[in-house]
Amino acid sequence: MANDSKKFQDIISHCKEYGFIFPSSEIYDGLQAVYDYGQWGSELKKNIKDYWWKSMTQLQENIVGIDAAIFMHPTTWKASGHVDNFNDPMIDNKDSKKRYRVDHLIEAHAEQMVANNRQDEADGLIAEMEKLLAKDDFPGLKKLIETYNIKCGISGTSNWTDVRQFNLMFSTEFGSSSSSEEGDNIVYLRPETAQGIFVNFLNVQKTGRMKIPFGIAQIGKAFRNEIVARQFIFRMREFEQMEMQFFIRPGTQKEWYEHWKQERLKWHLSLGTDSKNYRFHDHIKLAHYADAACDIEFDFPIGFKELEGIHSRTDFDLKNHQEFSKKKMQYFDNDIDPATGKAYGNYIPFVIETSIGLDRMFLSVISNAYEEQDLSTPEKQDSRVVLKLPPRLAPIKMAVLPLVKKDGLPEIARQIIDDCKSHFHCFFEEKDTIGKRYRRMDAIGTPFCVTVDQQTKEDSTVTIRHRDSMQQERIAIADLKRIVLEAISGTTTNTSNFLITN
RNA sequence: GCGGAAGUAGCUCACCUGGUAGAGCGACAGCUUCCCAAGCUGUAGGUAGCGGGUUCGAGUCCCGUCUUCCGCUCCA
Repeated sequence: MANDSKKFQDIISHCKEYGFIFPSSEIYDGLQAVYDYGQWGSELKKNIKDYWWKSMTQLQENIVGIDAAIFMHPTTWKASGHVDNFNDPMIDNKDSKKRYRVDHLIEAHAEQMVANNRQDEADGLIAEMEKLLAKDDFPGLKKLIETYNIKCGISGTSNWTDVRQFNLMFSTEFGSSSSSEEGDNIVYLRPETAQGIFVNFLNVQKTGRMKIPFGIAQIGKAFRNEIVARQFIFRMREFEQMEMQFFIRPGTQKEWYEHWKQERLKWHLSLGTDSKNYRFHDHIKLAHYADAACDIEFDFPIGFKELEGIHSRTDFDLKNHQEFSKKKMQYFDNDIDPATGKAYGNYIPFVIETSIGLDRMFLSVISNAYEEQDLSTPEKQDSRVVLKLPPRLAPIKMAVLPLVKKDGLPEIARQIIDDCKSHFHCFFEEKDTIGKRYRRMDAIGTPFCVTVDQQTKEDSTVTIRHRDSMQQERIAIADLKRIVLEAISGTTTNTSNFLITN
């Protein structure tokens, strides 16, 4: 499937044509890397969310959910490291078109000088650079690059653009009146939801009487200014994360990291997707907060890409919040340590994070479900586009179709819907030939089409058509609800009811 | 950010070397139809991305701008 760009384009078109995903503000030519979910897309997205939420909270004895605000105190992002790490000044070489982080460029030059026995000069350069970086003096940095005649490794020229700051965090003004102190009332739109969990760690632990190990789950929007963002909903400026931070005893991070790696993979597989579409990718170069990290990658039409991250975040976040807030972020553990015979006592918990992009999950689900089928026979050319969505995720579970729109058939169909609609999403359609209606339902992934015909009036049976096989069977109306409910609750696929006991 | 290509009805596209916009599918209304799209009739829908220029006249030529796609780059 790798790099099947035609298929990717087809999926994007299909998403738009059938009301799953529209470019944002399309009537104004759109807004780059921002998308809206339409009538069926929002249903599918919500079903994914519900499935995750249920798996991570209801089915886990020691995980609870929260819903933290998008706005957070600005110091949050200093403590988390995002202010420093998301603000790298960059510079482009106009000839090679190569972009460099300014600090990397200068450091590389300094290393070169050291190699040429000019240690003192190199030290001076670095010192000067750090002074300028601390002041955010971009013209000064450019001048420094020119003064030292630093050249691009590829073009060999020093034809540089201005130094520019790439703000990966969105900021906005807080409060209705502008402050006299510049920057005083700037708040960021959170670039990850995790910090909302960390700052509430003690609130939840105390009010929920949570004992370590325990987890806090959250679904919410996050915002990042991407430099290049042209990959449909794979990389968006406004996106939604489903994260869970699992708080554990220091020293146990390795086993819990392994545990959540396996648990999360199981969750993906529980939706019936072939395991060959998934693989783990271990991070060699670790982020500033992690002592182990991997991604679950999915084989998207654009190739294997990151779908979910599992990170062992150590005590980095809680420790920093403790330092910046001057509030204790510790847990008192009464359990007896078998090694010492004494209670574990006070400590800052370590954290294992599972973080999945909801929009990426949506893309993985829909690209896995999308299928163009050639149904031609020697007599007749025929084809269909079908979304083989897991029934539990499908926007509509059951369409009820009167074979003809007369003789009381529509009325019977309405009755069936009235009986079922409080249990799952139903859809009524009497227009066009039955075949067209089936195909329209295939295109949005409806797993069941129920057809009311003349026989229904005689014996209260209907035909039920299975989306994937297109096979039909005749069943009693009285059995309908149960059959559909069984299919969408997926008794055979629910493998994630794993209770954590230790 | 750079290079290339493209923007005409909801979708796919046509209009050749400038002369006041067209098809198929789709949608809607009706008819027909007892089970898998391309039966019948009718209706709606486009100031040709936007702005400017050349011209008697521009979708068609020129410039600008925006957007999208492909490649590179970047990021993770």
